[in-house]
Amino acid sequence: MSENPELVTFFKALADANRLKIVGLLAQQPYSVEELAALLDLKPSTVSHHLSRLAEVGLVSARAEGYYNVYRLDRSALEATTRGILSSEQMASVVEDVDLDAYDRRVVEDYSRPDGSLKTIPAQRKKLEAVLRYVVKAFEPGTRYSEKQVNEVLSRFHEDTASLRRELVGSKLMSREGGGGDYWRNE
Amino acid sequence: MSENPELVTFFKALADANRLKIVGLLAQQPYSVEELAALLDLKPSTVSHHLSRLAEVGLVSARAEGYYNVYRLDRSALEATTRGILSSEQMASVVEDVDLDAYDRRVVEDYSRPDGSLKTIPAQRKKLEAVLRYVVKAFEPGTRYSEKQVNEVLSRFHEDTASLRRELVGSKLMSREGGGGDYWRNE
DNA sequence: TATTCATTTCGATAACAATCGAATTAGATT
DNA sequence: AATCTAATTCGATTGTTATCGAAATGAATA
Repeated sequence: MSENPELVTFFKALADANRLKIVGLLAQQPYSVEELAALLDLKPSTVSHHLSRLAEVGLVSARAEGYYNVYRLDRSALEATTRGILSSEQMASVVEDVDLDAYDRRVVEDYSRPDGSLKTIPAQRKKLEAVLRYVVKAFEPGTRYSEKQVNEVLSRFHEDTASLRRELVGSKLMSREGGGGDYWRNE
Repeated sequence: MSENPELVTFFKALADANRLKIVGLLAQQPYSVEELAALLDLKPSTVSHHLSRLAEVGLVSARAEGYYNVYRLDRSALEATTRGILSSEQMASVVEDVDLDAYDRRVVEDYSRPDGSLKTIPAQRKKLEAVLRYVVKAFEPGTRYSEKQVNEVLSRFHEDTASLRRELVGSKLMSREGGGGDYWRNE
């Protein structure tokens, strides 16, 4: 429970002055639709609409009583959801359908020519790092490359292979052994 | 702090799927506007708008960093407000400008003729009680009335003074002493 | 100082939501 | 069963808000 879309609905339910007032009134005592309409100076149909939105997320519930439909606040639902907001699971579920590579792809797209080579090497850190994360994929994990082989791969992206190589190592995406030894891709 | 209108603004700030995603993303790490725009597939101007609404309620704050404006989540603001929602002060402040007599007035209005007399005595409890709360105001607190005097006052409202008298006593708005003694208004 | 780049602001548009009145439904009371 | 009464649903209207593109701003680098 407490799914992603439900969370938005929950906040939307409380994101209206009149609905907040209804919650506040029901916190004191149960009320019928007619009474709430009088207290808030709204038409019953409008109040009914508000109540159904609150009921949708379980904040209120109705009980037939004589002619009236008496609504009451469900405190436990309010507590449960407000407590859950801070939880890391909630946060994670909200973000779960966000594509975390979208930024890198956009940057690479901006800096790439149709043939896959780079127009320029980005000057700004954030964009340089995005490009580097893309470039490093050209190396097999677990394989060791000589400096000559590294340059050969990097030349597909940009003629300034020395800069690319230095930045890849500096950003910890690749490592080199000792002074003039082999290179490998990290992770 | 945590005033009534601010509470609505707070909920409105979180009552949008993309703004919730922004909060979720910033819960993991700070991001620039440009990055968020790429991740959410929105234009920077739109993201900027969302961030300003979140900043308005103190949920996020910005820090200039190189070319970028890096936003971060203010966890304490989130915690403080979500904790406060359940408090009775919050609830009370939301309702403070609601006129709690509005329902009674509307019912009395419905049942009254221009001269102040009642068209009928309401059959339904809730409305009868509203009318009784209105009628009882015709009696002075702290004064004792004979049954004859009570009937005289009540006859201004309705010819069935016996019913009105009985209901007033039954609803504890008035009391009578012993068997056939005097009446007085309670509270 | 001029330029570059991200961000913000502004104006317009389109999607959404609150509100109402009218018509319908559901449920008690007679 | 027939009649009341409150609640709900429906359609229309109005006000609000998310989104975008274009223009302005402002900070950082060259």
